[in-house]
Amino acid sequence: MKNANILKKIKLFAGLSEADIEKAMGCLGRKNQSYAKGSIIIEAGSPVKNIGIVLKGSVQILKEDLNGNRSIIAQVYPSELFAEALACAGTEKSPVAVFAASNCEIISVPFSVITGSCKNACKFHGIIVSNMLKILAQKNIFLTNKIEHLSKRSIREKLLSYLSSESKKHNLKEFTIPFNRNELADFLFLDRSAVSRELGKMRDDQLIKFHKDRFKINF
Amino acid sequence: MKNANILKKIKLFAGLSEADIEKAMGCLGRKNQSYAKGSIIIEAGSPVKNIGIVLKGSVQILKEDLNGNRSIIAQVYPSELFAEALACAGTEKSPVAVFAASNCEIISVPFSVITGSCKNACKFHGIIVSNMLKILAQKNIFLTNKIEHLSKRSIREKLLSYLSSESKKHNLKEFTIPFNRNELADFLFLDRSAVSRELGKMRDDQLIKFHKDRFKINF
DNA sequence: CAATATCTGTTGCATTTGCAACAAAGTTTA
DNA sequence: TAAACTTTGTTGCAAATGCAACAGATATTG
Repeated sequence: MKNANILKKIKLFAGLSEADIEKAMGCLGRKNQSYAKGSIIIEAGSPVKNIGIVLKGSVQILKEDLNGNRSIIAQVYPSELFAEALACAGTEKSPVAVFAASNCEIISVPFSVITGSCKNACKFHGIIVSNMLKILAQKNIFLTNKIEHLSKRSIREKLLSYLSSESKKHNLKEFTIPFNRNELADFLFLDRSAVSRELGKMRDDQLIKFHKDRFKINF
Repeated sequence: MKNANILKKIKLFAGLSEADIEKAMGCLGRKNQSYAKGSIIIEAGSPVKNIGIVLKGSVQILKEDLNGNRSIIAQVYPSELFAEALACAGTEKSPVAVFAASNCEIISVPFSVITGSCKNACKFHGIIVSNMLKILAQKNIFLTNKIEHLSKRSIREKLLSYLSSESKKHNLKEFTIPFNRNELADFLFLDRSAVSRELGKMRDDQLIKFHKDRFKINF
C-alpha cells in the first residue's frame, strides 16, 4: 500500500481530505524516519516529546522490570499511533521502550506542534486536536473496560464480563470475537487450557454455546 | 471551601488565573447544577455529551451487569472531573450510571463547547483543550500501569509490580503508599488476607520490609 | 485511661487455577 | 488426499488463593 493510502487511515487525520492531509503534514513538519529491524526508537527512561505514527513495518512497545525481564506490551502496525499518551502527558522518563520489530518507517510529530497554534492559522490544527482527544478518550474507555473484566475474581466471571461486553457492543446475543482461544486467554491474562475448561463448564451449565470464535450467550 | 478555591484546583483550568477562570466559565456557559443525594446524574444507556465537574459533595460511577448487579467503579470528589472520556469519545450509550453519593453541586460543560472555537476567540480554549489532552493522557498512563500490575499471574508478582512502580515514581527504595491493606487489596482486586499473607512471605524472603503503609524494597 | 473501633496478621480449608502433557478437531500445504 | 501443522479440548496434580473466623496491634473517642 502506498503512503497516501496509509495516511488516509490514520485516525489523527480523520475528517481531512488527501490534499488537506498533505498540507497538514507540512504544518506538522513532516519527518519520515526509517529504522532497521531491532533498532531502538524510544529508549526507556528518556523523555517523550513526539507522537509516533507507523507507516511501514511494525514497532513493539517493551517494558523492562527492575530485574531486566522484558515483556511485550503491544505491537503497533501501519496507520497506528504510539507514544501518544506519553507525549501528551509530557512524560520525562518513559516507562517503556519502543523498538523496531521489523524494518519500518515512521513519522514523528512533536506534540507541541499539535497543540501549538499554527503560523498559518490553519484549520487543520483544530480537527487534529479534536481527533487526538477522541483517540485518547476511546483508548481510555477500552482500558477501563479491560480493567472491568480483570477485576473479576474467577475465570468464569472474567469470561462472562468479556462476553457480555462483546454482546452489548454488537447488540446481539450471538457474535464473533476477534480472538482465538490463545489470544482470548492472553487478553484476560489467563491460562489457555483453564479458559477452555471453564468455557466447557459454562456450556454444560447452559450459560453459553460456542464453536471456535463464534459465541451465543443465554443471559 | 469556597467555590473559587475549588475552581482553582480543577486541572481543566490549570494555568489560568482566578480572573481567567471566571471569564472562561462564561465562555463555557456556566451551568451549576444541584443534585439531591441518591438522584441520577447520568443514566446508563443514555448518550453522554457533557463533561462533569464536582464542586461540592461527591458522585459515584456505577456499573450494572446484565443481571442487575451493581458495582461501584469510582467515587469522584470536589474539583475532579467525571464522564470526560465518554463525552470526548462521543459515547451514544453510557456503559455506566452516575449518581449523587451525597447532596452535591456540579458543573456540566457540553464537550462541543470545549473544542468548538469560541465566539470571543478567547485564548482560554487553547489552554483548556491542552489541559484536557493532558488529563486524558495521564489517566491513560494510570490505567495502563494498573493493567500492567493486573497482568501478573500471582499475588506476589502483582505486589512486586505495584511496589516497583511506586518505588520508581518516588525514585526511592523506601516510600509510603496511599493505601491501607484493604484498599491495596481492592486496588489490585485481591483478597486482603491473602495480600497480608503474601507480604509476610515476601518479608521472610528478604524481598521487602514494611510497617503499615511504609515500604522498603530490596530489589 | 478505658472502651471502642479500625486495621493488620494468622490459619485451616475447600476450591480454583496454572501447568504440563496428551488427544482430538480443524486447517493448510504439497 | 496424505501429511504436517495449528487450534482446541481434556485431565491429573500441585500450588495458589479466596474465604471465614479469630487474634493481636493500633488508633480514636468519650
